[in-house]
Amino acid sequence: MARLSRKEIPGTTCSVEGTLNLIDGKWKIVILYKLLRGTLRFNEIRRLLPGVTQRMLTNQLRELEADGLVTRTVYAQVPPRVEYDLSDLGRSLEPVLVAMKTWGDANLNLSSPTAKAA
Amino acid sequence: MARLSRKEIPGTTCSVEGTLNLIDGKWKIVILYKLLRGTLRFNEIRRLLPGVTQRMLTNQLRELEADGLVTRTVYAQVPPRVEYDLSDLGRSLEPVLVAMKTWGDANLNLSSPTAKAA
DNA sequence: GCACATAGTGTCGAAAAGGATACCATGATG
DNA sequence: CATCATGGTATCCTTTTCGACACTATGTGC
Repeated sequence: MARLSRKEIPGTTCSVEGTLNLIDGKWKIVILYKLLRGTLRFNEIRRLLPGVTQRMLTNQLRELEADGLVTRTVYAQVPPRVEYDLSDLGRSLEPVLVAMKTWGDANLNLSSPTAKAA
Repeated sequence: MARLSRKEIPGTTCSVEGTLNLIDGKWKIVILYKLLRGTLRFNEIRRLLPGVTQRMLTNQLRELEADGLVTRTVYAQVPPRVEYDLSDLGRSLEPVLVAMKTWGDANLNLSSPTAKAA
């Protein structure tokens, strides 16, 4: 849904919608949520999201980075080492993420037993 | 993104994601947000969302209804009168909506001058 | 000198979401 | 008799999103 950095979202005149646009995307909120606990490397995130493809993960991370929500740090090593972190802006989303988590835990009955842990 | 009532969302093992699935859709959060203030008729909502087509609005409302977030009341009148309201479940989303609104107001610079009012 | 791991990129195609447009029934109003 | 308003449907088409799969560079270990 979103693709236009938050700077200028034409036609979006509502901040609720604007916020949604940034965290919308198949894997974005989950990535953000996982990053609340700290730095993660590319393949660490990948392992946390069963089913994500490399291309999708790259896309989602790139969009999050373009929107200023996560930072990407590349270490000149071989094999490569790339770390992802929440930016200050990304971290400021914590109340939103937590509100969603809380609501979901209270009102959704997800099939998986690890639902609450995720 | 979402289409499968909240009862069973296969592959969704995370409540943050599950919550997003319910409020995702071009107009859903905005509709929910508008409904926080009270009952609205079909065309009232339509006028509040410049650019929405009848088909899209119907779709979004039907999905919100199927997910148990809004109620739809039809009055046997001519011209027809159909009222939409938040269900208890829908109203329980208020903290999420408010968190998103707050974050958006603080961190997004939307072009329109009516941004904050929306 | 071959495989392995990391962190990607590129191409293609299917599926889903969204938009444009036209149409419908009904009763009131002029 | 024609028009308006309400709350929709139906059909078609375009755009966006997502997934599968193949391919890459490089240094290390066997």
